[in-house]
Amino acid sequence: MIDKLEFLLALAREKHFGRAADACGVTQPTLSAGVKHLEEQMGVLLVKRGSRFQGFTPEGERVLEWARRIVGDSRAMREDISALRHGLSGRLRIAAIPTALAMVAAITTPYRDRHPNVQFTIYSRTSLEILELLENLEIDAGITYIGNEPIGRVSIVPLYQEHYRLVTSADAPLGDRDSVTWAEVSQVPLCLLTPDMQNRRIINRLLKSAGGESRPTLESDSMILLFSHVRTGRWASVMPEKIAQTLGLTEPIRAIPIVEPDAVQTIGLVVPQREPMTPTTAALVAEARRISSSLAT
Amino acid sequence: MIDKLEFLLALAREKHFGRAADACGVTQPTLSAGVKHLEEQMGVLLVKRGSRFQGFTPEGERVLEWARRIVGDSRAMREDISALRHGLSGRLRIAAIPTALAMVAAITTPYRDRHPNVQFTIYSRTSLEILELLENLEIDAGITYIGNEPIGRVSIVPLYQEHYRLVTSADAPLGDRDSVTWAEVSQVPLCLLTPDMQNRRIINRLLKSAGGESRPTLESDSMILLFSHVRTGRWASVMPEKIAQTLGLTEPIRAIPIVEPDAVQTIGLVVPQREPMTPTTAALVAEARRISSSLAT
DNA sequence: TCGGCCGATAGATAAATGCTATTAATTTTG
DNA sequence: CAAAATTAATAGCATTTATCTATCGGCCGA
Repeated sequence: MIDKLEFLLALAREKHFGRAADACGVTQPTLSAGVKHLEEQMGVLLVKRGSRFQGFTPEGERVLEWARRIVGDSRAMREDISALRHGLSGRLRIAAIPTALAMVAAITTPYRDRHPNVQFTIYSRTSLEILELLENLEIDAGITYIGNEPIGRVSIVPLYQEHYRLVTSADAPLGDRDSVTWAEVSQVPLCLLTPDMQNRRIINRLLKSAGGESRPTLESDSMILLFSHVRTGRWASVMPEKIAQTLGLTEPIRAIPIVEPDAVQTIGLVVPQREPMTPTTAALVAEARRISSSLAT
Repeated sequence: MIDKLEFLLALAREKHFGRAADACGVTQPTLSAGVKHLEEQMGVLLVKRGSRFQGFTPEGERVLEWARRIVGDSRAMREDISALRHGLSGRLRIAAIPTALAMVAAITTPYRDRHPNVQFTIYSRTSLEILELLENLEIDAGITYIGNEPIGRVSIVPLYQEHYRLVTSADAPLGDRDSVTWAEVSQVPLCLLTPDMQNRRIINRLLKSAGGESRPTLESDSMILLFSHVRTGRWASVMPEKIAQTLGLTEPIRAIPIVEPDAVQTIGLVVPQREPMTPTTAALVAEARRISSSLAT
């Protein structure tokens, strides 16, 4: 029964019977039969059938929600029992927005000191992708913007505030200033994240409300790429304060506070709303709370 | 997998492999094998094995909690989907404390008007039994005292306040009064519920704190029995106001308010904490809220 | 219209589930 | 204290269920 529900989850992810079957480690006919069996049990069609996968029926969507919960709980149960016997172990899958990646080490490092048998997989994703991965039980936790876009059945721990800096060479335009305005920043050619990233959308909004426009000379979905350009001293970018600090800026590169407004975004840890949480996730939340309170001081 | 978890739940209820198997509609070896299979999956012993059932290991208790949730959700899913297609249907199992039994009709009647395809099973149970039945998924809702003894993972809707009356004949001692005190009541021979009922324990406490003692001439676990005695005019009892009203008192029987203190107990609907609830349970909660607000005016 | 992709179907096989009958270990009873 | 009864585990067998390989039929794009 639970296996069949996993089939359905895979199908929702992959939107393709063959790939979903692969993901479950079974053949396509097996997955087909599994879904059909579910449909017989429920007495309703769950999947819109054509010669292609055409999405779920309304009933299918509903079953999908229950499936997420039931499958999630059944995995949580296994982990819970395993933790009772062997202490915390297993793999913690986390996805973070690129601008928060540098902060991840601040959580994982003390976590591993406490629980050395837990392994990590960290993905760099957009904030929307993170919520989708959480929904589909593909990650255990996300680190993303909170308080802006509406989010689903999740628990949230605020981590830190994101303040913005113009990162540029001291001899470049504006490079000698102690602070700059968003209006001034909008006049400078920038390296920015691609527009599918929420960070970019936030910066766009700030530039626009300052009467400017975002015409980035260079876009990328990788903070490392942006940073490496900035370090040459020949490019400028807008980055969160924390990541600029963490990556380490050296002369003649400066990180200049941007004001009017001194925009703030809150970044937080997001985990599935489940009571009780899996032991590894609960420990992650505990770690996040520690960080949060230590940064608040 | 889910079936095996149901085996475990049955075992927790029956504390006996054979009876648990019966309850699941399988033979004892099948249930034994099922539990063993679970233990292999989890890599832990779940049940303390002797030649008798000796309870669960700590890990077993933990699995049991998860099992309650997973099995509950899987049933809720089925009902949810069925309700999408056929409207509300099925059977709603409710247990109520005896003193609240008369109130049940106030919920079931408007409920049936709205959802004629739902059938009811109503049990009369003690407040403790009700909580246990809820835990074990043997009922969908309880009507019991709230706010006194601690209760587990449940949602609560207050229904009404229980005020106490001395129910007695007009020509019996105290029968001519407009109100009596608990101290006075303690001097009268009474018909009361048996001491396993919380109502009786509450009354005992009230009598005791008024310096009296409860020496009931007659005890029963059935309100009907108490009521039929009182109606003869030869017996007295202490009953909640609501039930005395509902059952209908005729001359020369009177229901006299008991004061010092004017003790109050809150009765409420109690359902498993599950998000979303099963459709039939959600409708019951809605009905309870209507009652609650109509009585509050 | 043809080739390729996708999901359903058929048939064979492996795995699981569940039953009856029996055994082993206790506990109860006479 | 021995016989009977109770309880859960085990063995062996039958049935059902799950899964695989191979193949078919529909649909889309070239």
